[in-house]
Amino acid sequence: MTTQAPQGAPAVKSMDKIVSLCRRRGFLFQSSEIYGGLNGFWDYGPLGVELKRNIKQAWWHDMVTSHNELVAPPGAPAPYAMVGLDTTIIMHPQVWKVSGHYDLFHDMMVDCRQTKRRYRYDQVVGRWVECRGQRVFVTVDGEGPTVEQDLLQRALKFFNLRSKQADQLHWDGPVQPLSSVEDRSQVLGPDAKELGTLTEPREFNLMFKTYVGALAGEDSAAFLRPETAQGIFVNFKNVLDSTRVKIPFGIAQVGKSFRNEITPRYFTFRSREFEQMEIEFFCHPDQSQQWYQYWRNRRFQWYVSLGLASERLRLREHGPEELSHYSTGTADIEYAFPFLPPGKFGELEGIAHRGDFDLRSHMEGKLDPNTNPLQVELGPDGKPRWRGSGKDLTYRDETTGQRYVPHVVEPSAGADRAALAFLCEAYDEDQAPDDKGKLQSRTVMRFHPRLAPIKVAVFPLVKKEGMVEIARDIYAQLKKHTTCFYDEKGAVGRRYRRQDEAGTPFCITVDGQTLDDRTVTIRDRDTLKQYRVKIDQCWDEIQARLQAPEP
RNA sequence: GCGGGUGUAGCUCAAUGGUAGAGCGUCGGCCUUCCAAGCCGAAUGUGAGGGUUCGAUUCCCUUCACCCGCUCCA
Repeated sequence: MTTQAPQGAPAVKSMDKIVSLCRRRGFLFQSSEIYGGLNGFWDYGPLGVELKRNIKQAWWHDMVTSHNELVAPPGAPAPYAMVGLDTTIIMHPQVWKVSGHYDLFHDMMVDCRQTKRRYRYDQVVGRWVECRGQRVFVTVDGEGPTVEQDLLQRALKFFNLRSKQADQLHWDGPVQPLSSVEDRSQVLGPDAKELGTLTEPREFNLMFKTYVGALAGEDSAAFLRPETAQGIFVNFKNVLDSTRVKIPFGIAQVGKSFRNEITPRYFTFRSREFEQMEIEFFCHPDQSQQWYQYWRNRRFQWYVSLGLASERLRLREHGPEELSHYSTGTADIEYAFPFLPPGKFGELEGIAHRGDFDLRSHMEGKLDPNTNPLQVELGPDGKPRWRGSGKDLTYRDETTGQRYVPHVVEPSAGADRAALAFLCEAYDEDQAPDDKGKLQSRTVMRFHPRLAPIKVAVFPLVKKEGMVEIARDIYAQLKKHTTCFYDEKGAVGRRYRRQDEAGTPFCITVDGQTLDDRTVTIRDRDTLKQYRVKIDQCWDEIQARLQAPEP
């Protein structure tokens, strides 16, 4: 029988259909679904776990194990070494204080009941003012040179006065923080029109908190890591001392991270438990710019090489206003997920030039990112707000004798976001003929063969004449090499379609001719073409096709 | 966290204050020699909890989840 290549325009990607397929075929389920689910947590099903493992394995293989430190890869300024780590999810609480996550993820917030806006408690400042016998604490969000002017405008607006009537306002006391006010009922929120709309300050904790040891108390409080990177930084010296790696080199880690996101949304895109694939690349400050360029391009090409080659993928360089001043460059690799509005992209990976911020922070104490040059952030007592380890994390170049704090380039990828992007990219609907030759719509997951959860399926054409036995034997042989799937139930067309939805690139079918000449057919998921090969050679053939799929 | 919307079978969707149906899918059987064929049969249920009621999937409350918009987003 002859088959035709797929025809017709590419299907419009509908997130509903993708989500539905993910559930139907066992890629993704909601966590704890039988209890109603848990917001921001997702489980990978039998197909999903293979897909995600393949992504992580491809990343680890391409970045770490297959990397040859003797040769500079194309585009790299020099040869470099790569090693891996697997660090704990719970680390010393000081790690997060020094890294800045504790401050950043630990704010007290106040909400405005009227405007629904939220403010950082410590950033709202105000001043008492009296007018026509009413005493009000007017506030603005954020300090700055214009605070007094802003407060004046707010007060004029509230009392319905013109600028030239400003002398009717009687200011009482200096500008002071919101925390100095006990009675909230006389407070005018930064954007409110009425008094008393601000809530009491509430702790707003983006890190998951837990307790080490059986007794819970603030002394034993610890946090689930919000990123894997810090595990690498705190082991920088261990790696140097144990492996003989020389700068430039990278340390890679894959692992779970946790963030108590305010609004988990968009399927698995913003989850509270997620997996990262991170590299911290250490280099000489003078070369850091070149390495940043290298990793930007290298990481972008990685997604391209696995099938995200479409116009849905882009590399976006951050503008100056998005950069911390110590970073000389940050780029996001972004994908136009179908759940986003047209023209919007979602982040898959960020490649950040982080300078020496992280290593120095862990040496000296938390640095203040707003200082230039970077200085340790001081507390009220004039000592470091958060003390560093005090350990020497500098690097000594044996050939030049130079000692310096290495600079860091950080390609930080989300494994779950990559999985979601590959799922979205793979989803396609086309036309395939049914047994009467009439074109029927077909749903097919066009995964790159490296990522496909199942590489090959084996079918007897019918359950007759010994085809089952031969097919089962082929299946047993292939199982030793790769993930494969066996099916003998129902019409063969139905079995092909099932594999199309699983994204299986190849199906081997035992038919009548097999009995005569020991050949089988290999059916290609994307072209629907079939090739006849000897049973003995089918693994070689599959292997070759997995590595070099037809364009 | 706020506002709006939605929750019925694995999926897409019906129906009803009084025994919850269909198509597709799934499973079993028969038949089938290459792309979701046919025939026979089967399983699976109103997100969860509470209230009103003789009786609630339907009305009310709470809660959970999902979608949209704000807010947040290393």
